[in-house]
Amino acid sequence: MEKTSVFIDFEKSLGPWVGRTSKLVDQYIQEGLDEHGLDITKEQMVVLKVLTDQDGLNQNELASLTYRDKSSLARLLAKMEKKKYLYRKQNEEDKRINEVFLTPMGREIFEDCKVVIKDILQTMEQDLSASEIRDTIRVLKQVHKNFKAKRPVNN
Amino acid sequence: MEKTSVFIDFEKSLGPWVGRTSKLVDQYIQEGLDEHGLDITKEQMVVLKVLTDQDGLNQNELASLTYRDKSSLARLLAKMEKKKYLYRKQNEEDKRINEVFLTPMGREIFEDCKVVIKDILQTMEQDLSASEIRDTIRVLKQVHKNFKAKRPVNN
DNA sequence: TAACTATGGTTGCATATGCAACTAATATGT
DNA sequence: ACATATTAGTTGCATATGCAACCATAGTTA
Repeated sequence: MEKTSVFIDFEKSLGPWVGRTSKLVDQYIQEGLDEHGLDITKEQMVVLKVLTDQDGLNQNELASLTYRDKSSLARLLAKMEKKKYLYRKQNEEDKRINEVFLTPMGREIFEDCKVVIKDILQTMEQDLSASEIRDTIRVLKQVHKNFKAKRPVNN
Repeated sequence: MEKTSVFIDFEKSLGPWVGRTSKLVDQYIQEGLDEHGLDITKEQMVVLKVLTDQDGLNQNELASLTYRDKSSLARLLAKMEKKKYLYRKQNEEDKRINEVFLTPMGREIFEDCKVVIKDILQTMEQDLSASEIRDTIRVLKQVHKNFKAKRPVNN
């Protein structure tokens, strides 16, 4: 009875490369935000982004749209509310629900963030053709589909 | 004097898609590890992976290879050392340096992890051709190059 | 040799995260 | 209507993370 070692060529797999790239992007984004004196984290910025597209979402919707647990989202919101980037308003008909809205200050800082992000996204896509970018995004979307097909994740 | 809103089409940018995909992969990996009763996190697993390739690295090297701050790595190692997956050995010539080695138990659990990971990587790459995967990895490598070209990050 | 400097690692602090258990409010079923 | 189930959100707990300040050791220079 002998154990056979499982072989995986990580360097030719999508998973590791996607993970590494994501970490790298996150690092540069945070660095950019800090350098521009923006008192915000990359995670908080994503919440502002989603709210910019659709104000008044509830916490579960926001959690789902930002790919995080509802408890994690709740704590993000608490910090952002303290910084006056947004506020929570209890729904009248269903008192369980909090609807989340941007403040003018939230909109303003997100505009500032966009300048930083635009620069980073452009840096990132240097020397890549429009079709390479399109194809890569198409592959990543397929990955999403593959996972969702197998089993939907909790949040 | 009017402010012009910066336009970014996030849905057609690499950054957001890489980030989302990475989060999704991480979630499924952790779920897989838990379901197989493996007492390990995805982050700890990556450390085991790097040590499997090259045992005896020091903490700074490990931090760099796993894309994290040396302080974060130090705390990961502390937890893994407590679980007897690895041990730190002070270098004789230069007492500042800790060399990190896998234990037999560390090697063993990593073998178990590989079964889980292989399955997830395969799920992830379903309905994608070898060339699509190759091309995508090539694009991601180019992204790394673009960032490094602009400015080397701290760690 | 003594005084700086650089390097490897650790610690304090603040943030972010998921899971499980919980509360409050609403919906459902008998 | 009353008991049960479901849903939205919060909280405790454990993990992971980066930055800055720190310590100990080693290297460099005067």
